[in-house]
Amino acid sequence: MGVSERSARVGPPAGKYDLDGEGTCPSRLVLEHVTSRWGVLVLIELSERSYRFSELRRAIGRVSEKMLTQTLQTLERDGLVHRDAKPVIPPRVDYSLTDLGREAAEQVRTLSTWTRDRMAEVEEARRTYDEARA
Amino acid sequence: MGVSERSARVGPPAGKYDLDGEGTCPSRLVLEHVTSRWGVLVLIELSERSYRFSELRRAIGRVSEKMLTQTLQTLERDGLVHRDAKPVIPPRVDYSLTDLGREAAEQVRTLSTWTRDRMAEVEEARRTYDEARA
DNA sequence: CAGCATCCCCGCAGATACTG
DNA sequence: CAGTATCTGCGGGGATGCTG
Repeated sequence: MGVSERSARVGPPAGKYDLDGEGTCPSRLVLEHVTSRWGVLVLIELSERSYRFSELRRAIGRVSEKMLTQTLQTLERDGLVHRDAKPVIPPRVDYSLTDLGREAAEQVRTLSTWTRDRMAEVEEARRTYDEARA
Repeated sequence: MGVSERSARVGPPAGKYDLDGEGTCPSRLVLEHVTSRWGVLVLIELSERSYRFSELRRAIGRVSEKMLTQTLQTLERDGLVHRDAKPVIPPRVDYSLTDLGREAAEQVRTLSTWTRDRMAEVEEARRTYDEARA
């Protein structure tokens, strides 16, 4: 994910899509966030129900704690994920989608579903491609 | 993009994450390809008309020749982009979308449009978020 | 439990040079 | 023109250790 947005590096240098002078159109960053490796999975999981941190971590599987944290923070900052930290001991934090997040999740889900549905064709294309140069 | 699939590692390095051999679902790679920095822009440009290599390069803007080549090769291998190399001198190569590519482009375009349309809300959310911790 | 801080590796992507 | 080949940096992200 282009999570480290504030740490000064980000997205692609765009050409004619670079409306600001910064090298990257801002919406590209959001696209980057929602389509990022863990962003996709987080959005899809949370579109079913809310999760606690570790619970979400287990649900996704093999995501490092660091990356899950970063992903959630980025999505929260973008207003896609709602973070509800209850002041109890031990700490309990629930994550859910905002309305905006639900829209994003749906988009991502559609795209994700499309790729799954077309995998057969893609793999066939790959075989043809690879074979043609062996 | 994790373009260099043939050179043994892909997008999000398959080997790196896919330790158990079943970790990364294959469709994730296609998603990665179409939503990659240059993948998105290539699909959107080509959804309007076909382009020659350098022409496409200029249209997109600050993409290095190397990255454009890699992106086009990956998308071609996935069966999304059609490459038509005419045997003339000087060389002329036309790139266009396949039917599958057109479907992908439409998906990406939708997602891309959504992010642009929601940027105001996202930026508002960011201000709120940032302010709450200053 | 839910994180933050630190270290460190390696692979993406930019720059440069060369070819058919 | 449309690529290929090679070198290099630097930052993403996994691993580990610590805190409230």
